[in-house]
Amino acid sequence: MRASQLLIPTLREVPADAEVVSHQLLVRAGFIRKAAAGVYNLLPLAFRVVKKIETIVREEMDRQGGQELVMPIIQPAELWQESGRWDVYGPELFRLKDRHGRDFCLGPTHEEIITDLVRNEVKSYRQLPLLLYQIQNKYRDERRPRFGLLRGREFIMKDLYSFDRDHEGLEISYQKMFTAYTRVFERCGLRFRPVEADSGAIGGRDTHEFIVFAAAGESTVVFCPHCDYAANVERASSPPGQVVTNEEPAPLREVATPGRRTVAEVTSFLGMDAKRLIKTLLFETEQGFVAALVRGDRDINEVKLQKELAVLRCELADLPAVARISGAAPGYAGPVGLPGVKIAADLEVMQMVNAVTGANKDDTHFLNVNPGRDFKPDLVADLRLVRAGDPCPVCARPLSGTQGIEVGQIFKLGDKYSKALGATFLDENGQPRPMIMGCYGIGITRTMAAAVEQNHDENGIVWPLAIAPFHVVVVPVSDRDEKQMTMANQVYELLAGAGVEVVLDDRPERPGVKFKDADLIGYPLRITVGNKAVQSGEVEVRRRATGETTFVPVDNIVAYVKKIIGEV
RNA sequence: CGGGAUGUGGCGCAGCUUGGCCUAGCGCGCUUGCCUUGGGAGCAAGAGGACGGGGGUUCAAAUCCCCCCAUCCCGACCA
Repeated sequence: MRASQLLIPTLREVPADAEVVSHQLLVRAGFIRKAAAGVYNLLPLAFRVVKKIETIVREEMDRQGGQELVMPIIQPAELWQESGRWDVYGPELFRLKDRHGRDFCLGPTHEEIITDLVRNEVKSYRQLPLLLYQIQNKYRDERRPRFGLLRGREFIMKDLYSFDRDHEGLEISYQKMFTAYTRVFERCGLRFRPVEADSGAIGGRDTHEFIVFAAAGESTVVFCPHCDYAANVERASSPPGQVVTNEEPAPLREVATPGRRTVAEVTSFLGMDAKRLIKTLLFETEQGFVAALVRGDRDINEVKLQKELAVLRCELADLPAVARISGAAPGYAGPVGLPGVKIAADLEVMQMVNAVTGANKDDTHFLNVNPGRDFKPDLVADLRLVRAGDPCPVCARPLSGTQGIEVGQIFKLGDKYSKALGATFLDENGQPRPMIMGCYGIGITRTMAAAVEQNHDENGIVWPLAIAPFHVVVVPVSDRDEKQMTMANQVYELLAGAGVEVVLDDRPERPGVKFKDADLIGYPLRITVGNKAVQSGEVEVRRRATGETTFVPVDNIVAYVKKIIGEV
């Protein structure tokens, strides 16, 4: 390919509306252009990267026995109503009507469609297990699309669904996908880690996320440097620490805390540690208000709380509601004598002795509050958000924390959808049984962005070899120098003829421009043909990642390049 | 959804406070020519926008007012 004929619109300046590095660089380097918020054109370079990632994904899915198909993007509402998600999915579902007024949606995921397909076509245990997948656009009307390709409203995703006879079969399918995903991201050249995760809206039980490490990531994970444990903080369990006090419970009493509302204000006013305070947070659920209690220095994990309460909705109550329920200004709510609300306490809270809480009275707190004596929780559970430094739930050593980008997730769905949609098969005894399902997604475009997020420097993108749009760019220093152009052409033809993905930068630009663009675009190898090369017969090969340069005779260039890109 | 900000040629911006020297300016990019060629050169001549959209105020609006749209950021309450 000749650069003079390629659509690679590089920009010298950072686009004003791009915040994160991957977004900025992908726009600047001519890979993507925005069509609307969260909706992008993938230009030729980006499409090449996408195809490479897709190829890796296809190979690994197929290796595990996956069969590729294509399902509709436009999906009828009836299936979603049948699964119950038409109402549950919420505003993220792009909804539309046809000319007859019938409801449809743009598929954010395909459990309904595939379950419908399989229930109609698969009837016998002999046809199971089945692994079906597709790679196509997905649509989610995100409340806030941002970060370029990292959180778009239209994006490319691979989704695979497994159908098994039983949970043992599902376990095998799940492990296959775990292996496949690990191989996919390894082959993409990314630094990542599978972590235990929460199953969120899709439902189901066991699930892992594949997290690419990157500072801009929206996911916070903790992992143990000593054992294999790794989890999304939303999921990570947090065993209570050991009781450190042998204090005797003292009598409950009130203390005036005028104007002190926050944990910091109250504890500093009383001259004590936040660990002695019980923080009371009111949540509103479809089953009424709930007071959630954690130690003053902890945070509530709303995902855990929602799960433990077994509610669909769980939001922090607004301030007027807090005032109404506690009968005091916000900041003075406490579990003691709090009428009419359910109380959910974190495990750690139950170990506290002579704690401080709000007294449900303006400017007043209680001292010497003792859980069990002064109030009785309706629910005691692990409710707190894990932090780096907390003990590993497996080996008890301190956990490390990091940010990352979720590029894949695998779920065990069980019979959630097969039951809702009646996807059953006949077993050996002729008995109908629900298929046991799993679903497994990889964000293709997000993986591309994550790769940039993880692999760049101040000059531009540094593509991992496996997913680079091209392997090599050949840069003649002067397009007016006939000898250089001849030699550059020769090198280009040699490489192209040998199947190397190579671009000849034949644009009539000054060398600086071509070098800058080469760095920005992130070609793994740059071959420079200047006067030195013409005279010595050796061209300069420079590695984008390291800046390391080698002089290679033209006769050897194909072998040399092929060795680097690993195709020999 | 709430809050904030922005919207001026392909990109980045200035002009708006104190309407009229703006039938709009600068840098980059683009076109043509000359010149230059190892890290985004230089000179010259050009093309390209009626200022997000609509409505108002005014003798006069990119500048003031109203509505709408779009984009970006922050937040969604840790009491």
